[in-house]
Amino acid sequence: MSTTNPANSAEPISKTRLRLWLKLLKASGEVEAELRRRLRVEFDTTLPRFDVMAALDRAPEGLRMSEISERLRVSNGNVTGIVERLVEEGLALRVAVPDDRRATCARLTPKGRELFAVLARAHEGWINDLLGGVSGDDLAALSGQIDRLMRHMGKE
Amino acid sequence: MSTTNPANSAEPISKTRLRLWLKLLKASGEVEAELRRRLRVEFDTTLPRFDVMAALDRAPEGLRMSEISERLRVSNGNVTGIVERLVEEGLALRVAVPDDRRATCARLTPKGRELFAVLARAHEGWINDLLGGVSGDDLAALSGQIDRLMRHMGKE
DNA sequence: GAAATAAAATTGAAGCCTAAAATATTTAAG
DNA sequence: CTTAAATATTTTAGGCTTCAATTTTATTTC
Repeated sequence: MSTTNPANSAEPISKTRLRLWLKLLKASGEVEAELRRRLRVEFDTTLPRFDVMAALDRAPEGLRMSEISERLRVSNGNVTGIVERLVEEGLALRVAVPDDRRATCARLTPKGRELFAVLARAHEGWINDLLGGVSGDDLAALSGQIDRLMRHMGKE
Repeated sequence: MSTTNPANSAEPISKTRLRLWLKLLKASGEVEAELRRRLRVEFDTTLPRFDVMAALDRAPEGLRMSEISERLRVSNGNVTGIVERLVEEGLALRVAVPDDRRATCARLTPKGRELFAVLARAHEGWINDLLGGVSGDDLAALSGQIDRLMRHMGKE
């Protein structure tokens, strides 16, 4: 039965895939937009800043700029700017790397660490709200299907 | 059984929801990034331009700027710039609205319409590649779960 | 009809994002 | 040792995005 096309037997499966993709895109876009909005109005910050802080929070000794951009899958030049603004706000600082004068490490300040703890708690709560009605069974099923999708895409 | 938590019975369901969200975000981000990349290298264009062209293609008589921004759910000022660039490239043009001199309509030029036909065909093919391994059954299941998710979020 | 209000669109400021070029430093080849 | 290649990062140019302010035109109210 894996070749059936329940949505509409007259329609090519490529159209069904396209529609699924548009739906998936819309769903994740809605959640993301809501997160951005709440970060902005409740904490006057942004999702990219939050993401960088999350990465730094997991590495108490700090991360090189290129490690941040790898983990977040954004460009190097992008990270430069975001860290710059975090530093201006007193949430992060740059540390020289002893053995390699080309590199710089970014790490959270105590203030940054405190703020991130608050943000992370709020963030988890928001997600829980937004996905709130989804049961454990549905979560598992959805998760498994996304895994399969990613495997088919050759990503992990 | 809709209250079980198959991922890890010791973990609060909010963590499971958070992980699902991060996974969903990653999946849609990967697909989107790949689409952007292909639009850029194969057609020297961008996803926002594609999205605006798609909206205009469905409205042969053209759309007001604010109609575009509503349909695409982006800001008014954003649309101004994207349409501006489409006009510069000869893909769209601005038309005055007879009864309301505040408004302007944007519509595709014949060149824009031709290009969009090519882009749309390529786009559908890319999605079909990227989601290629997903069977019809899985598509339907995933689609239904996203519907439920959206309903719980109060969006449609 | 004049003044206030509302609506359509643009502009401006700020941030995010990328690819490509430039800088600085390190490592490898000879 | 000197030069060439590689690496880490920043800078630059251009586009996307939002919100808030502004401009222009319509509508409402008196």
